[in-house]
Amino acid sequence: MTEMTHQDALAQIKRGAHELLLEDELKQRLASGRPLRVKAGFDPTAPDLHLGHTVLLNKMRQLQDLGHHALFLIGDFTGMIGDPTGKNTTRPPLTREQVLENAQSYRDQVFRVLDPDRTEIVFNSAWMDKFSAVDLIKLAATHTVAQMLERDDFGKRYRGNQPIAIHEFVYPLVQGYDSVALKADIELGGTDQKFNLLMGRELQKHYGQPAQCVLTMPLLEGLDGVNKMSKSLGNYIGITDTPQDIFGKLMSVSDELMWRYLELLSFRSLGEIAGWREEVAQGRNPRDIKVLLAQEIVARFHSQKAAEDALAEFEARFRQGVLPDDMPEITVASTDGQIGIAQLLKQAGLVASTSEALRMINQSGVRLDGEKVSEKSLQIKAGTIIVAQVGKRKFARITVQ
RNA sequence: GGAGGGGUUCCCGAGCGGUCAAAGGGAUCAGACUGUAAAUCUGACGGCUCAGCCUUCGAAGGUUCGAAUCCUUCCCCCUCCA
Repeated sequence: MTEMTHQDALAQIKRGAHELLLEDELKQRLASGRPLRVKAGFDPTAPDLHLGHTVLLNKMRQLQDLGHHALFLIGDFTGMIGDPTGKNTTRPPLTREQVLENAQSYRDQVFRVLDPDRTEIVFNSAWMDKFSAVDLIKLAATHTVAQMLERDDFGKRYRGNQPIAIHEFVYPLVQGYDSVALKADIELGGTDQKFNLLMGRELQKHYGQPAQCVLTMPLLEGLDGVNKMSKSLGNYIGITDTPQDIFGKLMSVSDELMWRYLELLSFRSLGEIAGWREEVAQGRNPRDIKVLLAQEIVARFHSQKAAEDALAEFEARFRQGVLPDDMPEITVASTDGQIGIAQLLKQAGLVASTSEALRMINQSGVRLDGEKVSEKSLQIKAGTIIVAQVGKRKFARITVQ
């Protein structure tokens, strides 16, 4: 490769990234011409990938396309230690079977983005299970509590009188050691991972290896536009979501967040996106841009046709108020030849409880065959087939038996 | 080991013997307005056979006509001292 192409590669790698440490070191490694070992770690518990994960995966894919080797690390050992980031310190350990099952689920999903031929899936239990107590203590001895407290969330919790369990300190150490075991050239992670990624550098030096480069990617905000996208917060778009869901969720994103999504998720050139920004400033409806984004993402995870269909259905449903074509078909059982409206909605899964059903009726959020329901004691006869709707988004075609 | 402060509904956080299913904020949901956007406004926000009833305030007992509020024991967290 010529010097010029290394420059191009570097520019591509840096696109959208939050921070690259140390750039000069990466240049040198790129100049060596050999495929770099690109590490990224994933939790073994959450195999449902969402668009937030794809920010990182897209970057990995990009590196693969530049000829590098991806090490997709599943932190099954670290996963068994527990959650390092706070809330659920008492997460039940996963069994070997569950871990393997999740790993399979990762494979199924991750290769929608990554190139299988340049990906190696590894588990950190492979080397950590062989670690003795002495090894672990030696590892722990490489750092001090003060150094640990430099990590932002540890520091915050410490100052805020929040508990920090000892084993949580082990987590970054093990994650860092993974880089030693894998001889990683570069590790990718979210900006929140910076501390752990740098730990990898420190430990590699300690174990006599060249220190890996660190590339942090911005965290993608979830649908609420505030918190990072995560399954537990319910503000995510899963890459296995239906085309309709992906499309609808993207359309519901705020205008401001839309630009962020374009920046981090779209493969369109930065110039093109800047052009759209200009057009919107001149009065173009941001909705149109959002449609383009939604179509691109649906097409990426499903197909071009799915993207077109999703748009068509979206327009029919929300512009013209047409009921969706495909909605869950549900059968509920009646008693004495009829069923109360609240029970009906509950059994159909449209509401969580009968209390909620009654609330929704009070708030005129319930429709049967398009007719608003205002009578809480309404009874539906057995044999009826009816389309029930709660709010704008929940539908079911219900057969009363 | 010693001293002190805490554990309240999804989250934060009031309450400190009855009027408490529990203030206020956030999140969420519904309605209005829209571009199913955001913002804003209105309302809801434990469950049920729903104008009533049942279960909640770390856990288990107890005092009382009555407890989230008082007592006992236990579990957990934080701070300071050692």
